[in-house]
Amino acid sequence: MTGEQNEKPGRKPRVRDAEATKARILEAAKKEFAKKGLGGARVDDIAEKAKANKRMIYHYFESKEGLFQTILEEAYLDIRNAEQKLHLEDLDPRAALEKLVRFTWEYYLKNPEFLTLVNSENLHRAKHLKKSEIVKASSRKLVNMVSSILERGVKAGVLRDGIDPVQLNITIAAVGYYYLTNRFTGSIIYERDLMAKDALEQRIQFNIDTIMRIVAA
Amino acid sequence: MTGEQNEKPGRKPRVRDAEATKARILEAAKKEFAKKGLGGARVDDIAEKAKANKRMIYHYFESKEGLFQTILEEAYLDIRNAEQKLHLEDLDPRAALEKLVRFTWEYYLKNPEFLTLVNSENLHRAKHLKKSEIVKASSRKLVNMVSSILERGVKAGVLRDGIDPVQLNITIAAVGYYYLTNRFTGSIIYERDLMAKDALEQRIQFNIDTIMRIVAA
DNA sequence: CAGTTAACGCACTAACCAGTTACTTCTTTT
DNA sequence: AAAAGAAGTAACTGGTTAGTGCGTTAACTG
Repeated sequence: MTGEQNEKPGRKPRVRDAEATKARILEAAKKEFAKKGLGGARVDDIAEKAKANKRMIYHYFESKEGLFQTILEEAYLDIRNAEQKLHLEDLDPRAALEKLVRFTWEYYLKNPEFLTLVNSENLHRAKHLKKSEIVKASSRKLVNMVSSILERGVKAGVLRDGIDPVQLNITIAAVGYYYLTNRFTGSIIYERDLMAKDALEQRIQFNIDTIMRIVAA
Repeated sequence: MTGEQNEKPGRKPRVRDAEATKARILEAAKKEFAKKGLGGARVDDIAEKAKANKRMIYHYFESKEGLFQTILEEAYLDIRNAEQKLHLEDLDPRAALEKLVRFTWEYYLKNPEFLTLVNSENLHRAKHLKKSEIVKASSRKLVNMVSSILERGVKAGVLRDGIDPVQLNITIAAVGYYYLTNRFTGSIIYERDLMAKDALEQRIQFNIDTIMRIVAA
């Protein structure tokens, strides 16, 4: 009566764990949406891979689209958060930009789901992302960061003036994103394995060089 | 046999016209696949919009995937063919590259289906494109063209040496492709209408500038 | 013009799929 | 210890979807 049901105090052998189940669903759904897209993913498959009952998905996320929206928002917040952790404001302007180019490339490389999720969201004309104010806010921070790097660089005379930070941001993403999201068709079109170790190294060098040439004073 | 069956020579009032039906199916399917992706497109919808019977799709293209493969191949051949018609070999190296950057941008802008079809194909790990030898051959021509432009430019002293034509090609595509395929999420993230007339003009200028800086001697 | 071929269409099916109903089991609260 | 509520499950539903069987009709051939 006083607690002798549980012989090992301090341990919680909970069979039921809402947070853990939720996390398993999110993880499984991210992989599934990334692999098949929003339309191609199957709720039953997600439930199975999450080792959760399908009913739980509807319990926690209301609908398939609700689940997708949650995952998409988390994905954006994750990359924006990782960018903030680079502390680019502490580096000199040129080094800061190089670090951002390298980070963006490596993030896409390590998190290819991000690319597919964004593609899927654009196929749906960004209807889910539209609703997210927090993603907008965290993106604004990134643009401001690049903006201030450019300003510092111009003042120090190491970067040229008149560059639109949004265009630069888009281009930094573009040169990595395109290469990686189209790695399958690209490997056929260009008749070389774009994902081979030396091909990847060659590409990141080319991208850093490209961005540096854009901003050079 | 003498031609008197048809009172109006040069006109074919055929009720049954295999070629026309096939063409209508292809056109409708391209739009549908572009809008919904391979997984999201519905064969019934394609048939309806093509004003053809669903049975005809299976008669001409065997399966939904067979239809997709035909459309994808046609799409690639169309852009590769249009590129050849630019006759870049007749222009001086710098003008040739600028023309290619501008063409690529405008092609994507006028044929947004191309972007979505390629995205969809990459979601399926290029399994359909793999089978197409003719697409490989026509892509090779493009790389060779850029390669020879670079060579001419180096000889003339107007372009720098040591640029990998494949990396350049990829980058020319990337700076336009990324901007346009992600126009929906991009317009939210960057809090501006990326498809506004002046935004588009600003972007193509930025892209030309970017490519010119990459190749500058 | 009879016979053959190819274009076309109706109506069906077997599988699939997002979402739900109705229920059981576990945990916490009082 | 009993009530309350949350976590979890299985089986089902109504609608959808890729793909087909089979019959019909138009166009071409000899």
